[in-house]
Amino acid sequence: MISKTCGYAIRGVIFLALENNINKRIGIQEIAEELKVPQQFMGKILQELVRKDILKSTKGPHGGFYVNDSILDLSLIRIVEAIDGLGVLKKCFLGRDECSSENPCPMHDEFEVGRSSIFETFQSKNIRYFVEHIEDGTTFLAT
Amino acid sequence: MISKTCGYAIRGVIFLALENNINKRIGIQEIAEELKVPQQFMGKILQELVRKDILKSTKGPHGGFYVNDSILDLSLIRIVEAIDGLGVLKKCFLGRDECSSENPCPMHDEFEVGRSSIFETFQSKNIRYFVEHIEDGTTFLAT
DNA sequence: AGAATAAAAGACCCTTATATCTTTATATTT
DNA sequence: AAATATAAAGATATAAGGGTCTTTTATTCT
Repeated sequence: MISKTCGYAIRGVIFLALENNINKRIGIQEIAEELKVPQQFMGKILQELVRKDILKSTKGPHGGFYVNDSILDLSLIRIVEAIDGLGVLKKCFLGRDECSSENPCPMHDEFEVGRSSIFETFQSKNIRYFVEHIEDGTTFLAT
Repeated sequence: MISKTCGYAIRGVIFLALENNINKRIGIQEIAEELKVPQQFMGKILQELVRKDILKSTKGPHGGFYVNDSILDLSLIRIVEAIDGLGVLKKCFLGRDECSSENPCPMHDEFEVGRSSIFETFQSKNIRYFVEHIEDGTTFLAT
């Protein structure tokens, strides 16, 4: 389904949204330690999100990554789009190049239910939704 | 989700089941041409399925791969298990090592619907089901 | 201005997935 | 027995994903 890279990206964005404070920048070291992910690799991923205008960053002392309130309204699908591209959610399970409802593989229709449920979740759920669940203590970002 | 290799494996098994005839062996060249997949690579994959007792093969002139009628009752999940392992269907979308309903990531419950729908399809659908749909002309293995 | 700090950028490396090539073993046909 | 056809097996090649290291650039602090 989505790449590990993209999973890290989503976790990074949610983490920054949790700490959201326009005056606070969070260094890559802290982010990586909290999320238990490789620091340099996470840096690369967050840099890409900055280029895609999903995050902000500043260099120098007290620099780091940050977001503004609008991040809470961001749909998860935007992050998937930025990192993996939307194709990742549409690929044929059997590896056929052309696979669609007009020219379906044997599994196409069967898997359409699950696939579209997953797509719908990426599309309809925003960062706010996940932030609230983490603040509850019912779900977890790290480990 | 499942690997391209596993998709090829499923297509190979369905193809052989379509041509199922205890006296007929089908060479890897024909299989690869019909399915439009790389011949040598498909050979490797089918060899693995022979080792896992899902297919049969014989060498020599008029040799090739074949199946017997029991293949029709085989659940797709057995092929996924043989090639990718079942873990592939259970991996955390966000890349957490430990992710379960007791220790869920923010997306865990949301995606459970789609994930279990897909798992259920792999589990409940057998080769016969797909063979019948292809014989209908409603679904396609090649391209 | 100079030193310190932190992200940005680029080069590089390791692993896995995907794919090909070559050789060997086995079965069939003549 | 020899020739032939075919899968099996092993070595190798290529590409992508995941990850690290080093240098550069921008910012802040003294």
